[in-house]
Amino acid sequence: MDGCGGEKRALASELAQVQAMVRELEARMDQDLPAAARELCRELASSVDRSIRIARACGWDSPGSRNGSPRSDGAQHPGGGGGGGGNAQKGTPCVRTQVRVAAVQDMAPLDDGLSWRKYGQKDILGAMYPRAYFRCTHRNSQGCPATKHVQRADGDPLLYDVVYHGAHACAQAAHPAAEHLRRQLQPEGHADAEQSSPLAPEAECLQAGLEPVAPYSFAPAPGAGADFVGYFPLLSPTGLEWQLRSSYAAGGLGVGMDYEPHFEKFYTNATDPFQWEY
DNA sequence: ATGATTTGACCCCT
DNA sequence: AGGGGTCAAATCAT
Repeated sequence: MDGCGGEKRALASELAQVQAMVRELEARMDQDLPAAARELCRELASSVDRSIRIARACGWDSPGSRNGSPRSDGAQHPGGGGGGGGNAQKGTPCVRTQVRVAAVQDMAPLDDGLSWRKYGQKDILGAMYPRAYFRCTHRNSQGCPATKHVQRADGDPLLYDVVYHGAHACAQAAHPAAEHLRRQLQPEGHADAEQSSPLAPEAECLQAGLEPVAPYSFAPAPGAGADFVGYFPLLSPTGLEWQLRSSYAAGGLGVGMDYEPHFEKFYTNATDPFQWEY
């Protein structure tokens, strides 16, 4: 491809290190060693950071380089595909996020804290797993246009592609997750126009993904204190909030997020619930 | 009884 | 014509 042989080796090395650290992290969580796990998370963050820099040094993250996507066959960009009855999709912004979640029983893998109602599922050509379609529960009652598509990644059942369309216009819009998402959907400098035009044009689709890499952080749980245990809202760089319920205790959580290369993105570092060092 | 999920059919776009 | 997204009736769960 290019003359980045050295970088490739360095990247491979870093990623191998990340993989080893993730395994170690799982072990520490199994052993209920939160302090050790946290320390490992910091190391993970550094390693992921180095990986990103290496990748960028080779220009692998340029928005134009769409090839080489490990899974781009599975979920494609809305607006590009068919979208028959889904004319509502037209002109709606989207944020695409891949969420890696270890198999945690009794926990919806992509519980983002908002309530969704599944309205369809479809086998996607070339994809190993079907794509599920969700719309906001309050679509009928409050006319909320928000939808999301969730698809399990080929070859890695723990990795999900999540594509959000539209911002919540329902009561949930006040929810932090919806709030953050909506902000991401706002074209820069047009925040004021939001009231008259809540939905950004499709051209802004990748907006969130093109913003500078930002670290994850854990937000204080709503009503912090009382129900904090087992509730870990994770604020992603895209502003999406994932509630990781009961996951630490279960020891089965592998939190990770990544983006397709053309989203110019990041990995996360994961689990310091209080502060993120970058 | 009510709300959520499943699933086949339909529509629209490429 | 094929593929993706949505609709809506049937079914399931609470």
